[in-house]
Amino acid sequence: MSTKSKILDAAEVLFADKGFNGTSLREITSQAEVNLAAVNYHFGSKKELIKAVMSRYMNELSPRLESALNVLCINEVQPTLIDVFSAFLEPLLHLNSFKDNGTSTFLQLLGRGYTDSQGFLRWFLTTQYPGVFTNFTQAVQRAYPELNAEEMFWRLHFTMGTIVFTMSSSDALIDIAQNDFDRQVDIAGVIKQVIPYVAAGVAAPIVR
Amino acid sequence: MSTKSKILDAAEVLFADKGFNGTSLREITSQAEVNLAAVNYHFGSKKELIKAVMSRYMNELSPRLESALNVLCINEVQPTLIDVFSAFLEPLLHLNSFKDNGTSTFLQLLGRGYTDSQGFLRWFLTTQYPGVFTNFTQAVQRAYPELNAEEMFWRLHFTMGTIVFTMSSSDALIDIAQNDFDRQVDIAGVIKQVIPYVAAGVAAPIVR
DNA sequence: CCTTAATTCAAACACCTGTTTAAAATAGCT
DNA sequence: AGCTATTTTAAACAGGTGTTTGAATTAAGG
Repeated sequence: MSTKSKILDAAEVLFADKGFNGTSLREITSQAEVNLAAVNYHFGSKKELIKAVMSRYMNELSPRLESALNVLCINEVQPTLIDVFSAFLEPLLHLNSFKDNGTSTFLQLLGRGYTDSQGFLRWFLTTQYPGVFTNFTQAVQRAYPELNAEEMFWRLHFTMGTIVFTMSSSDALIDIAQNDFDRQVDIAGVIKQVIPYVAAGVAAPIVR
Repeated sequence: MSTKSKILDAAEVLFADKGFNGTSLREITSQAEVNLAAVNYHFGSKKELIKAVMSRYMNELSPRLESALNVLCINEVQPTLIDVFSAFLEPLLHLNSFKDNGTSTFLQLLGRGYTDSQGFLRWFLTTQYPGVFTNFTQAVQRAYPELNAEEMFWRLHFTMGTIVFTMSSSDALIDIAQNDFDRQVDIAGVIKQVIPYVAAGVAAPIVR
């Protein structure tokens, strides 16, 4: 296994767990069992390492996501919001076969990226993977045409918040749920719970 | 104005803006125009300072919030979810008269606290201010009795995520919205938009 | 006014941060 | 084999971190 991969593997779980600011290069390199200088040699800087970690997931996710949303728009002239959000399920869960706990890790990273480092990751994602966003808003537009651009803007950000935030603390929440309700829960179960919630939220009656 | 207050005032806006990990004591003390050692003299440690910043807001918010939810449960035998979430509006907006941009700052701090520092703030809030949580779940229970404990658990955390996450990046989002839609938006406007969203989310049909 | 307590201050503490360097080791290629 | 380019390594770098210290200053009370 290459040094580059070892670093990425160690970095992604530490970043997901403790945030980008909260994780030092020394933690990463000792976890990965490589030399400290290897990060700067292979990636140039910590910031570039963060981008590389996110890119590895986005490159796996974004084509599947775009195509799932495309299929939806072709097959259904007016998909329901449940359809739209359900289209995320397969691509997201596929990350689990790409990597152990991949779905959970990726969503945690996404959550970190939105709050850590003053939103530079939001900039990175929207500029590097604009297709995902336009496809998504198009699908929602089709499902709920009465929503104007501004209302959609807010509701999509509320949705983003729900997903990302829940998932960024999903490990802790799953622990609590398993103790309190004595029931096996996994990330797929949580996603299936959240779909009706966000679908109903986006579909809420318009207040003007 | 006391040194203690000057520190708290400077700390809260820096914490809200850059996170707890992302803000150094030297930034705080130079912004507050006090000596570096004053933080450890007056608060003991950085961690205690964080608690003090949060406590100042929680002590202002929590009695108003508890009473608003109590009033709701007394007056209405079965409040709507809109009623329940609307009960948050006045107490939250009151923070604006307690402090400039108080509402926004507090919600940003809440968002930081949930993701920074591995959830120690969640522990702090749930153990120090349990009344808010029990009152809230009681009100939701009344409004939507069909929801069982586990479903409620998840939907309340989704709601928490929506609110906290949106608000923690509300400044950036408000900026975008003002540019894109050429419309004046403030924190109260965002809260009014988010209420129907979360109410509909919690009220979503149950999937079993 | 003098003494005692509370506060402020500059300086240093020990440690951690991301990054760079130059030598050593390894790999690939003819 | 020998030469070259790539990679790994230990060490140092310059600067930032939270915290502590002990002397200087200010405030309070008799």
